[in-house]
Amino acid sequence: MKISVETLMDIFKNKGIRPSYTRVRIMEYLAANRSHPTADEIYGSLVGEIPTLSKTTVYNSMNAFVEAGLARVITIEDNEVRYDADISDHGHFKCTRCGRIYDFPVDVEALQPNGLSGFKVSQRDVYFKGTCPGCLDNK
Amino acid sequence: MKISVETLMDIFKNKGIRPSYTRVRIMEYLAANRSHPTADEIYGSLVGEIPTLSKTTVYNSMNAFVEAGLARVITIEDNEVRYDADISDHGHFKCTRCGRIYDFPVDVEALQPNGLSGFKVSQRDVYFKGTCPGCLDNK
DNA sequence: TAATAAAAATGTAATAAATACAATATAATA
DNA sequence: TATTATATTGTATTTATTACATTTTTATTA
Repeated sequence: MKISVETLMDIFKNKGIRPSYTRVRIMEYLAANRSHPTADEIYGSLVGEIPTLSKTTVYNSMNAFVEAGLARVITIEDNEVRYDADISDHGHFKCTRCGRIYDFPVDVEALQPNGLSGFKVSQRDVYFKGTCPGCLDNK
Repeated sequence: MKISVETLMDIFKNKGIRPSYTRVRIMEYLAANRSHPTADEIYGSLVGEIPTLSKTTVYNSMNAFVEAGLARVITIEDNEVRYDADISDHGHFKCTRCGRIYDFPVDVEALQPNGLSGFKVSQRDVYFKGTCPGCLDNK
């Protein structure tokens, strides 16, 4: 999904986020690349085009996006935080062989555990792990 | 659930894990304290009774347990890895107010996403976040 | 358009979790 | 008991993330 810069500026303004050049570029990248990148990967992918980019800015921007509900954090792996611009209801599968993370549709809302009556649930994450079809083929 | 040392020794042997004193104590602690502790918390709770304990040993032991299927890793929060001796099918809820992690029953196996045909799924985690009843009361 | 104020970006330093690794200690085996 | 294999320890290292002061950019006002 390619998102236009104009739309992005409007989205940012609606959320009270200043649409600075850097932020627009980071969000653009995240919306176009659905590989669930880490902050380090975002930095590495953009620093070629934005030579003054700093890693702290990537962290700052991502925190702002997450807080505004424009992106979500994926903590499927214990040593790396990943980001996803797709905030719709879906699960994440990580292939432990190739490391790729796949989205999959899952009705998380349908999970209404009776053990949580009286709890206010505001975020739901479903993480699966295993081996993806490609890695199952070429062992 | 209090587990006897004898049972623990047998479980370890069956899994090919040497039942060293330290490992037994760590596993005992994890089985008795269902607070989903971090490696640091395990260390802090046991170093008083086992003065020679090192944090590296906690990490080593926990890795061995997880690999043997005796414990599971909880990555519900992005800055801390927690451990759970309860490997039965259940979800985890983290209260963002008090930080406590609650278990809740959820039929994770029932989640059979059709988007994952051809994938070999070996691990399923369901993480919810929000506010627990206690924190909802005293705001 | 120029001046000003507010917020963002930058870079360095600090923090903290986890791992690597060599030396020592413990457990299992002969 | 002696030997071998494995576990533990402690220090050093790595790496992700945050803190913070400075500089730059953006938005606002004159």
